[in-house]
Amino acid sequence: MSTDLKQTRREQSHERILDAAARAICRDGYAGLGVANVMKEAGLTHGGFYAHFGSRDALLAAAVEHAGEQSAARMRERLQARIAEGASALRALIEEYLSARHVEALDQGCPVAALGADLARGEPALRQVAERRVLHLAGAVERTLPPGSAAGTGMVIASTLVGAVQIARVLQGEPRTAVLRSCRDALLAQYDRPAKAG
Amino acid sequence: MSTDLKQTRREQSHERILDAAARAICRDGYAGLGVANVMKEAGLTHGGFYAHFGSRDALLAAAVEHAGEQSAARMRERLQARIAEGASALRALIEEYLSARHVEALDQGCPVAALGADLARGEPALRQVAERRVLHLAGAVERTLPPGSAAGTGMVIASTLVGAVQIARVLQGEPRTAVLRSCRDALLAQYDRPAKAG
DNA sequence: TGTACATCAGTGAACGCGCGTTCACTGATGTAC
DNA sequence: TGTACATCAGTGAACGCGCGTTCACTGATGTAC
Repeated sequence: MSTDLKQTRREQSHERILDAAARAICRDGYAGLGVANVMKEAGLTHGGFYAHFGSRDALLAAAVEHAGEQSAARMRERLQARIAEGASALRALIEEYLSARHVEALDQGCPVAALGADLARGEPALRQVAERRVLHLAGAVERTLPPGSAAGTGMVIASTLVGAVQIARVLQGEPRTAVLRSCRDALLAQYDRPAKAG
Repeated sequence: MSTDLKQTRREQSHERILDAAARAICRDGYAGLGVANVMKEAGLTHGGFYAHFGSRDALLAAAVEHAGEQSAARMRERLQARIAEGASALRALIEEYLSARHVEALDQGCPVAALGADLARGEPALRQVAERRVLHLAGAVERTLPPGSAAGTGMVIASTLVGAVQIARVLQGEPRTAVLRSCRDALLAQYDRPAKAG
């Protein structure tokens, strides 16, 4: 039952295309995603693309979705590792999202941070997917908060995380690490108090 | 002396092109800026473009710079108005940056929020301009902080502002205003304490 | 003030490249007997 | 197990459009006398 392990050749190709597109879109943005390049990265030739997706726009939407799911899955794994080492869920999330690894591995990171302002552009179908990813991110943050946190706190932290990663990516060297450190410290001090009195 | 008020026809055209490009780049992102469109918006035909800029890339860099300066100037004016009404500089900045007006007027807003992740992409010359705009934004925030604020606080607040505006632009209706409200309240509560004890 | 000429700014047609999309064809996979 | 055939997935050449860029030309601005 569950998900079929035995994929047809077609299904394998489809997944390779999606994987390549998700990486490309996070690395280069909407504009940097080319059908021919993605197909090449998936080990195929461009002609076969339209047997898998109706158009480049359809691929864009699917790629954002896929990138979001993959990034979320990777993040979950890493959080579990940190939590197993004793960190709170919130601390684990903040430290991992603002890690040098996340900032550097553009193509494997969170698509909300990687696409940023572009998420508010494009076809309605694309914007709808983008909206889902933003809500998903905020929801994931929300779930790490202690009960009784103010409504909207998930969004506030998500905003800081997304903005910080983008700004860090613009900067380099010490300024980059400084931004990440400052944001991490500020968020932890503010939201990760180990049982707030008051 | 000062800046010449009497501009040649050429200088007037140059400025119209820059204005149009700054609006276009904030509205549509790097990818959405087309030479022909910008020239048309400036009331010219596309052929004349290369008498003003060496290439589309050169225009991109100049447009980011110009958008940043214009946005900063507009922001300064509005802050002064709010401050005259009794708000602290920091409160004025936070409320203005997270205002519905700023979120809606994409093409007249802060290019750091409007371009987001794209600021970390492109030619070195373009990235250099982008870096300057990010540092400028953080510096502007920093200057509104009370003396003695922790180092890096300007960057933390800037990150939250940028991320919040981007996320708000992805959302619509109530969720959009909710994000803005939550971020505004959180930042004010944390950083605008009217003379912090302790 | 007026005329002749040089320079400057902008026009619009044309070029070339990249890229999304289409399509006739090929080679591989799987099914029938 | 082996052969014949149908279907499926992918190939690669070709098309067309958009867009950055070039360039010969035109009309406007400004200067000399």
